[in-house]
Amino acid sequence: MNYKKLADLLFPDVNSDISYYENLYPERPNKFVTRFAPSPTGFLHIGSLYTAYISNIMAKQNDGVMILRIEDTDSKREVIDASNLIIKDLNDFNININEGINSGNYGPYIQSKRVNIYHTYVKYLIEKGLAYPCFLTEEEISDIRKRQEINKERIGIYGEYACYRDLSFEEVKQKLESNANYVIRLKSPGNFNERFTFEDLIKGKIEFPSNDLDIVLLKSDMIPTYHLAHVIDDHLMRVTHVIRGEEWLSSLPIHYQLFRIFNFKMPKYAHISPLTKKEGDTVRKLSKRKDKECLVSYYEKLGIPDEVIKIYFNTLINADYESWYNSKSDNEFKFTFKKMPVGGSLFDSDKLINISKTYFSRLTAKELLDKTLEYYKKYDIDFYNVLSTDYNYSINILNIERNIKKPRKDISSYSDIKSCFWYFFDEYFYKLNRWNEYENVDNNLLEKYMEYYNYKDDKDTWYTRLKEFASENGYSPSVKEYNDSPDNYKGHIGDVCESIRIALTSLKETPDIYEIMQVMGYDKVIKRINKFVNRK
RNA sequence: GGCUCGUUGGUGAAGUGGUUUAACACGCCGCCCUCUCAAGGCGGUAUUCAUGGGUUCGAACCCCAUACGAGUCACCA
Repeated sequence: MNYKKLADLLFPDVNSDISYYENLYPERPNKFVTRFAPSPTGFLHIGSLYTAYISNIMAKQNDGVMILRIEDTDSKREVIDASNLIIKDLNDFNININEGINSGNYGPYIQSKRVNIYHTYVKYLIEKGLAYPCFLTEEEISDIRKRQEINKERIGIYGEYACYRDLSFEEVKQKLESNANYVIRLKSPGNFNERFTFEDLIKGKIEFPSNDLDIVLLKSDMIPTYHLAHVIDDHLMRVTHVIRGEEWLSSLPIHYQLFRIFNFKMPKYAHISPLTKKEGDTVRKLSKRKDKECLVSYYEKLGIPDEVIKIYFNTLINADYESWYNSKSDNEFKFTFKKMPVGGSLFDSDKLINISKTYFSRLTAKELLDKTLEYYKKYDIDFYNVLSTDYNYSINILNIERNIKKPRKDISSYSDIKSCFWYFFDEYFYKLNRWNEYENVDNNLLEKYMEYYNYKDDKDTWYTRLKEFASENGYSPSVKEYNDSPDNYKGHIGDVCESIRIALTSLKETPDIYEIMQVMGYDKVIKRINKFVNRK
């Protein structure tokens, strides 16, 4: 068989040879080159983002290069403009790309623009007798599959099933002239009974049987499959570290074989275990279809900052990150592949919320307000208007129990700001308040309190005087005392506070009532109590 | 069914042969502080690392088997 003649028959337009590309894309000085290679099929999945984020961390940490490559070889699934959406999501998440689409000397970075490269390499393989056109139809393949299932054989095109391996030049020519559909398959030199070991950066040593499947290299539209594109692109882009999802691990024997056949240097691989979710008793990968929390935009709408998701990711990536984070150490945290989880990582929203609370509690009021305004401008313009009317008032609200050693941790998202502080604003307070839910508040007591209240008292004075006020009106100044002899009192200091709290906020649970009054100011306090006392 | 990986509490996990009567964090429970809530403090939450065998003076850690779970087996990536 004259493979050269066959190669020319199949690829008459390919004139350059592989050494042209080898020289075009020389080896790099960088020791760490990685890439994120999504296919443009819609919004970014949180799992993809997770992988991209890890690649980015490792690239930054090693002074490396991060490439963005768009894998648009599946024309059936492609979504228009999806690559722009991906870039937007990556930007929002602060993942910086050093090379891709608009920059870099190792492009093009869009696979659909690289077909001439793939064809050159496939032509080379055909010349070497390591690839061949295969005329199996879809029906024939599915018949083979059925037969293999019945006979309990391995599934796939190999051995006797690879029936077009050794067609003569004339037979191929004849098929071509009759316009038969075909794909280009690898003529796999592997033997399933031979094994090889491979070292994954995360999972360690793994043993595999060699690949003997004649996998498809070029589909019938002569567009490459992932396997071919991965090997050629990552070689020519001189990628040193392939960081990708674990779902690729099982096709590693194919990639390993392809690298050997082409005589390319193997990159290092890190296979990231998937983010999973528990549903009832079963654990499964987060799925785009079923899980709303799988979309990056879900968290944005909820008001969970990207920063928080990153911190949560960090704790999943290397479990010791959390104690570093909590210790507020100044040293930079060093991520390693070795410490990444080998099994799946369960995505725990309780934990996410907790991290979010800690994150929010560490912000200054100004930082918080600025970010909060940004959020409401987009998702609730009414509240945005209210919140931005008096900037200082809003700052003071957010400052309640914030500038202390152990700040409050009751906010886990921007949306909590509204549900925690709406009552500070008359626009909401007089519309939404729940005064009439509380029947047995002592009106008489509140009326007297309006006279008694002194805005200028500091906190200690205020509390001391409040105790006196309680005593004068038949309330115990101490809860303990009240509990010892409840019959002697109308209630205790707590009840007094509660009455004030209800009048001012219409809620039973709020932050410190003294601070609330300080922020509201004398007029607002008196006006609210007054309105409360005179409610119908 | 084949191939690969995994299995430590309610959850995420640390730990790779003796300092482990299993770290840390989340959750949960109790107590304390306290005007409520949040936070904080203190304590309780695995007599034991899927199960069974083996190696060893000694095993969560090494080996084998079993069970269960996950991933994968396309002209998708």
